[in-house]
Amino acid sequence: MLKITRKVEYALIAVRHLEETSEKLVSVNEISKLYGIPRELLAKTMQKLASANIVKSVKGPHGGYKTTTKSANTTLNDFFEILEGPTAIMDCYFDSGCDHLTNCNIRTPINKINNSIRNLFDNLTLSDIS
Amino acid sequence: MLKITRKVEYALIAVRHLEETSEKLVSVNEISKLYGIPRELLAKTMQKLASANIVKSVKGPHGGYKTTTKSANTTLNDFFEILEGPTAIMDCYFDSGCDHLTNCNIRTPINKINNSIRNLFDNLTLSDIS
DNA sequence: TTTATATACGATAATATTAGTCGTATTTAT
DNA sequence: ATAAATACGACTAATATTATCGTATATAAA
Repeated sequence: MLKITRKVEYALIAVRHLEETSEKLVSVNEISKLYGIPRELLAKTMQKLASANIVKSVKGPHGGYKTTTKSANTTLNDFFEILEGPTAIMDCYFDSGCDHLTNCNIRTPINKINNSIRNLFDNLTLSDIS
Repeated sequence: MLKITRKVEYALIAVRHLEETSEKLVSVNEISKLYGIPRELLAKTMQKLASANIVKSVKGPHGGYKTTTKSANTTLNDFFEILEGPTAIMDCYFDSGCDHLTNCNIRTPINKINNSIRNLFDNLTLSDIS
């Protein structure tokens, strides 16, 4: 429980690699081989980051990805939510229905835990954890 | 991702219920019916909490569980770890091997994120989130 | 203008994790 | 004795995650 997914793991690896290689374009192929990451999965992940302008994509031969001005300043919460949707320790935090029969006696605890985590991730950027 | 499990959810519900009913013994049967929780699963969960003295168990007819002096002061981290094992956003935080081929370039970020979360949960008790 | 290389994206299959069930033993109040 | 409760391990089912596949599109370079 409370695990991050491979998608997020791979995205972190890739963004950090791009930060190290600065302005050079690096292809998914290159990164996947270097770190032993499934290519297609990394590709999709990068596409999501690109559509959120966390990285910049260039198509065609010698294309690939590079960092943008946003990259380092992205908060962990944004980074996670781009890849995995809303940060929530339970689905009911965002979804409508509550499963519990008579009443839910953990709404307050769940909200407090969730707010703490969101607050934590809202105040940490990618550069903070480097 | 970053979800808590049903076990933890059910445990929270149960402990909060016990806190509300104070010193009275409440059976698993009662709680599972009241909140619509699978009985056997809740039973196992309570057994773990009991063996960690978060709650006290009493066998036999009219038996059940009640809170202990530790209950409210338990940190979220202890509570989670009793039920789910070490708090870690990635298995490699505790396990030995690293999957990545040449090198792992996210060890520092993973450690920083993980330490932040553990620090958060170490400083929140069950009573804090009530 | 053809070819090779790269991103873009949706569908599907494989795997792992979580959730739930079942059976049996043990304790204890009545 | 009996019934009600916890204790605990093995097993099955459901769900979520991870990985793969196929196809389209863009573009640099021969």
